[in-house]
Amino acid sequence: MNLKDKGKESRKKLLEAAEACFTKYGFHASSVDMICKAAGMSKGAFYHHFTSKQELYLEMLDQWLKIIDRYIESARSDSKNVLELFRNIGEAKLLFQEAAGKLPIFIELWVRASRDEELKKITIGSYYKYLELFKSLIDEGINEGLIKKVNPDTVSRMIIAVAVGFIMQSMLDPEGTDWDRVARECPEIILKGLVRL
Amino acid sequence: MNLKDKGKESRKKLLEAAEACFTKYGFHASSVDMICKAAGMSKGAFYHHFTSKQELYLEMLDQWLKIIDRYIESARSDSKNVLELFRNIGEAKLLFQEAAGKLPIFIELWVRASRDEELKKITIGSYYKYLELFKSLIDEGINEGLIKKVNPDTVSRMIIAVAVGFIMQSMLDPEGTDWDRVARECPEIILKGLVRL
DNA sequence: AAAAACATACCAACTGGTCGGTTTAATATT
DNA sequence: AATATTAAACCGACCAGTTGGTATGTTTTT
Repeated sequence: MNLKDKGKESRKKLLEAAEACFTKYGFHASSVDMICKAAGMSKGAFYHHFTSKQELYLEMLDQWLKIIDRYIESARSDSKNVLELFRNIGEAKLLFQEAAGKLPIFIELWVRASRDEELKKITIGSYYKYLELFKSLIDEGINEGLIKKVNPDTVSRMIIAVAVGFIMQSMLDPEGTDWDRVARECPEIILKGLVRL
Repeated sequence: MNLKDKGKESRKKLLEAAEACFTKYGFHASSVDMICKAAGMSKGAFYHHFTSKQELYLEMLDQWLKIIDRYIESARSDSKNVLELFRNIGEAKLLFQEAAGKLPIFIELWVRASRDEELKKITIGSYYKYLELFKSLIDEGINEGLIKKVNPDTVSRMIIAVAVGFIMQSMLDPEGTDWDRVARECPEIILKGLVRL
C-alpha cells in the first residue's frame, strides 16, 4: 500500500475508534490516549493527522451530517408529496437502525453546542437548513390544499422536536418500547390529530 | 444566627452556586473549586456539606424534580378533562420562563444518565412516572370518547418527545422564534391534526 | 535525500478529593 | 455569670491521578 493510502487508512481508523469511544463514554471521558489505544496507534500518529481532539470531533460531525443529508435526500426523492415525505421520514429505519449507535454523540453535540460558539455555528447551520426545508414543504402542502392552514414555523419545529425527543428517549430507555413502531405510528397521529371528531 | 441555620444557609449557597455554574459551563467543566469560589466558601466547607460533587448534583436534581411535580400537579388540578390538561401543559409558561435557565442542566442530566447507572435509575424512574401518567390520561380520554383510539404508549412518548425536543431547540436557538407561541400552538395541532379533511 | 507516517517520553495544567488544623456557637459545669 | 467542653462549620495547603498537547527521534515510502 502506498503512503497516501496508508495515511488515509490510519486517519479512518482513528476516526472510527474515536466514534466508538465517544458513543460509549462521551466526548470528554474519551481521552486521546484511549482513542489511540482503541485504534491501535500512538499519540504521535493522532497529532500527525489531527491538530486537536476537537478537530477530529468536527470532522466526524461533518461526515455524519453528510449521511443525514443523503438520508433526507433519499426520503425526499422516494416521496410524491409532502404527506408521503413525512411518512417516509417517520419510517426512520435508517435513523433507528443503521445510525442508532451514533445517536448519543449527536445529542451530546447538541448540548455542547449550546455552550461552545464554534460548535454552535455548525450545529445551528444544519438545524436551520432542515428547519427551512420543513417550512417550505409545509408551505407547499398548504398551497396544495393537503395541509391545514397552520404556522409552518411551529409545525417544523414540532417535527424536529418529535425526532430529537424520540432519540433522547430511545437513548435513556432503549428497551422500553418498540421504537420502530413508535416512529411508524407517530407521523400518522400528527397528520390526523388526536381529537375524535 | 445559630449554627444549624448557618449550616443550612451555606449548603443552600453552595447548591445555588453549583446550579449557576452547571447551567453556564456544564457539570464536568464546573470544578469544585469554581463552585466554592462562586459560593464564596472554601473547599473544606464544600466537602463538609457534601460527600462528593455527584452527591450535590443528585440533591440539586431531587429538588428540581419536586418543582416539576408541583407544576404538573397544578396543571392537573386546573384542568377539567384530558384535553384541557394537554392544553395547560402546553401553556408551559412556568416551564419556559421560571425554569428556563435550568433546562440545560436537565438535558445534560439526560445525556449523562444514559451512561451512568446511578443517574439512570433516578431519571428513568421519573420518566416512567410521567409516562404512566400520560398513558392513563389518554386511556381515560379514549374511554370518555374525547380521543381517538390510538396507542397510549406511542402518544405518551410523543408528548414527552415534543416537550424534550422543544427544550433542546430553545437551548440551541433561544432567539430563533417565540417559544412561548410555539408551545401554545403545538398542543392544538397535535390534538386536531395536520391533514385537511 | 526528503518527506510523510509514526512512536515514545514528557510536561504543565487541572481535577476531585483528603487532611490537619482553626474558628464559632451551643451546652455542661462550676 | 464565668468557664470549660464539645462538636459542627469552615479553611486552604496538599496529593495522586489524569488530561490535552508537545518535542524529539525513528521508521517507511517516494
